[in-house]
Amino acid sequence: MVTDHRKQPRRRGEALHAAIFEATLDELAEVGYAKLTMERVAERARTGKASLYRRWPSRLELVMAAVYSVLPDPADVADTGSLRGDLLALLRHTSAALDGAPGEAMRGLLSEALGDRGQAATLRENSQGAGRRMMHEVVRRAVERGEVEAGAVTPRRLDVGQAMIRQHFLFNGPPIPDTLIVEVVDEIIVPLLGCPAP
Amino acid sequence: MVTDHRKQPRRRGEALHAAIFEATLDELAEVGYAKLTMERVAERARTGKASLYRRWPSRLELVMAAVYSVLPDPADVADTGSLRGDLLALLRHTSAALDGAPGEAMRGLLSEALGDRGQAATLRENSQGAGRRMMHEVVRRAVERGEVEAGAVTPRRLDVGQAMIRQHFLFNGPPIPDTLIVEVVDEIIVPLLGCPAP
Amino acid sequence: MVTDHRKQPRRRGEALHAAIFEATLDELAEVGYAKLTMERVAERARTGKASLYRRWPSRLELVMAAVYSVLPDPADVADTGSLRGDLLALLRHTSAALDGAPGEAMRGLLSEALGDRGQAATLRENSQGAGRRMMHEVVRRAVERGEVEAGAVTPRRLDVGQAMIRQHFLFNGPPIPDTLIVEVVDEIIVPLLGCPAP
Amino acid sequence: MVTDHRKQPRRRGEALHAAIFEATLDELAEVGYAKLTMERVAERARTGKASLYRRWPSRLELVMAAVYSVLPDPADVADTGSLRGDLLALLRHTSAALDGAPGEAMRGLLSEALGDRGQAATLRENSQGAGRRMMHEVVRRAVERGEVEAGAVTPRRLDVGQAMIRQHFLFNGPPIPDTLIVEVVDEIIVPLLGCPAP
DNA sequence: TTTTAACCGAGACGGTACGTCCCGTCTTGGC
DNA sequence: GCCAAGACGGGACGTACCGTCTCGGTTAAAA
Repeated sequence: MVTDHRKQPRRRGEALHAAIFEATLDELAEVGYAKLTMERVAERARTGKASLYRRWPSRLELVMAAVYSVLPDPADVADTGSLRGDLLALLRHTSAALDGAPGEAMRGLLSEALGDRGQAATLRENSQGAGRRMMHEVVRRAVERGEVEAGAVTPRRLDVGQAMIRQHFLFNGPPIPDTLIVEVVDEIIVPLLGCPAP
Repeated sequence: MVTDHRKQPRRRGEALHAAIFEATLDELAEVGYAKLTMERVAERARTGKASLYRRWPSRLELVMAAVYSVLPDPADVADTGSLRGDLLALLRHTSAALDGAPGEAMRGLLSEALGDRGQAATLRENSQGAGRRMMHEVVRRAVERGEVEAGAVTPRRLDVGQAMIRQHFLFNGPPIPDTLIVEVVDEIIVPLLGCPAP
Repeated sequence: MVTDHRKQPRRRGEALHAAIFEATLDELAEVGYAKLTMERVAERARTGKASLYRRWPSRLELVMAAVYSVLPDPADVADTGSLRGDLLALLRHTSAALDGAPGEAMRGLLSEALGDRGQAATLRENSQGAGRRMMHEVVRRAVERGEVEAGAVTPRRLDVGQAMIRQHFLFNGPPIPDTLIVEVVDEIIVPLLGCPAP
Repeated sequence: MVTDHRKQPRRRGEALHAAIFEATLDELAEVGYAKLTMERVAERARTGKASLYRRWPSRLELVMAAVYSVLPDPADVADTGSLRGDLLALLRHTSAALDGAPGEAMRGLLSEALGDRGQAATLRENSQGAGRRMMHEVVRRAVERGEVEAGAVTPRRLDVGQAMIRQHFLFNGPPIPDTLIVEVVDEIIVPLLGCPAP
């Protein structure tokens, strides 16, 4: 319950931090990044703007921090025993991660983050990092299993799946249809890893 | 008396339209989409805000129209005589198109356009349409030439190249390194079109 | 009927003139001078702004002209046979004249007309002229009748009645209560004209 | 960073209030009520429009408040020892009050204030209130002194002087000639108070 | 336990841009 | 030619937020 204005014990540190993140993510979900304002986040978190600026110097960084705090754990990549199964699991994980605050934020942050080299790097890491590492792991296991030849693996090829998913999300919005994921795996990634790179 | 004292006859219709587009694209190049304001565009085009709003109901639509007006003509896709040559030409064309106002706009528009179903469709068409059609044509020719078997062609596979290029642009900004293009062609598209889809 | 937009024979000269005055007076009555705009008058008269500006250089002059055209004829001052009767008739005439477009206009014009010496004079003439002349005539007759001694008449004394009525109208708006008129006549004008000026 | 770089500590409350009134009165004096804009008042007071609207919901109320703050104190009415002397002093006081911001404002406010019953009442009180109270006091003293018989005093008669002065001011602008004041006293008020009301 | 300093909420502040209305001028067709 | 219609360059409106600042009150740690 958020609308109760009677005196409650004043929040500090962790509790306030969490309340602000919650308000930020709620706003993100309701109005999107473009229309998210510090004013409304503060009001929603029942705090003052100063408490936001004391912690994050800009909307961009507040949103990045809030989203980061809620990013699904890359966790151990599900090992389904087959390359195809692992790939489907992985892309579905990516798809799920995008479908919510993180996706909405990524969309909006793209144009603002570029201005700051460091922010851009953080955004990249949050958006692409886990996916890349997971893909690397999945393919490593497939090579170990003998499903894939090491010569077929290149960095670019590891990126193709995520690129297709993210691309679709950015231009079409959520949700990502599962048929897309299946097609990407069956028509693109699996065949690619089946033939040697030049 | 409040009005302007300029000498040149007042601009109307086409001439004004063009001046506004020019101002919009200049602003886009200088400050980016996020910081582009109607106020400054009007000032830069030496007109009033009303003349902007009379034509486009929002910043989003003004920018889309301005960018659309300057999109490089997909035109005839260079026919280099080989699939690989055509693909390189095509992706370099896409890369060049992104490296300027259209790219800067696409980045910023992504988060705002999604709110309006129609705007999103327009953005997709402007951003992906030409690329897809060109890719379709290039591959059609390769099939005719016998370089590629018709069974290897699927809609998803035609999208892979553009997805990789756009992806890199969005997260890393311009310019797109040519090595990326070459790798995408040699490690991904050509091999993919060399093996049948399932 | 004003709302019919179907083709009617185009108005010119007199007819257009009259239509504009009508629109002006209607606007004056509905929204008052402060909120009367050339734009709305033109629309209401189903003409273009240029046709207004071709005839009157400003809102002030349009309104003055429109009001002037409708000012009640000072006419011959009713001769009731007694000073008191004449005075009551005269002030009621003034009161009636104020209660409508002329009054509403006078109110608003006061602050704008001062800027232009000529306009101010016109406003004074339209607002006070007829009243003064009528008062002069009424008192002249009373002197002739022997009701009033010539020595009791001065320009200031002739203005008192109108000043009281106009004053009340300006600060309290219409309508002017008849008791006010009666009191002004009985407590002020008649006694004043009954004692000699110093 | 967008904010101001001024050195002096930001003004608040009283200080800002006063600065805004000063700016308002200066604008009133320079361009008049009709051309006074919130934009220029804010600029002149070196603040933002929001700080004006936070305090007064409209130009009308800002101007009324500013003028009210500077109205000469009705204070104790000068006691010159004679009715005539008191009346001259009083009307000269009124005349002086009109000849500045209060007069300029009154002129412009007349047409706008009528729309709001409350504003109209405030305007009346500010414009006529003090004058009426002072006149009441002056006449009370004259009655005490035996200069005037109580039966000669009526509310209307107490208003005549102010009405004549204000009338002249509204239609002719400042300054009010002293001969007018003298005539009003000698030809109108003094004689009136010398004969009984009916 | 009391003091005290940091932190909190609230919101005023100087400022930018918004999208709208109207200004007074100018241009275009049509009658 | 004059008319209607309305585009044009521009000024001001009243609103929403920006990022900074100031103001009391808590409230947790230091004394």
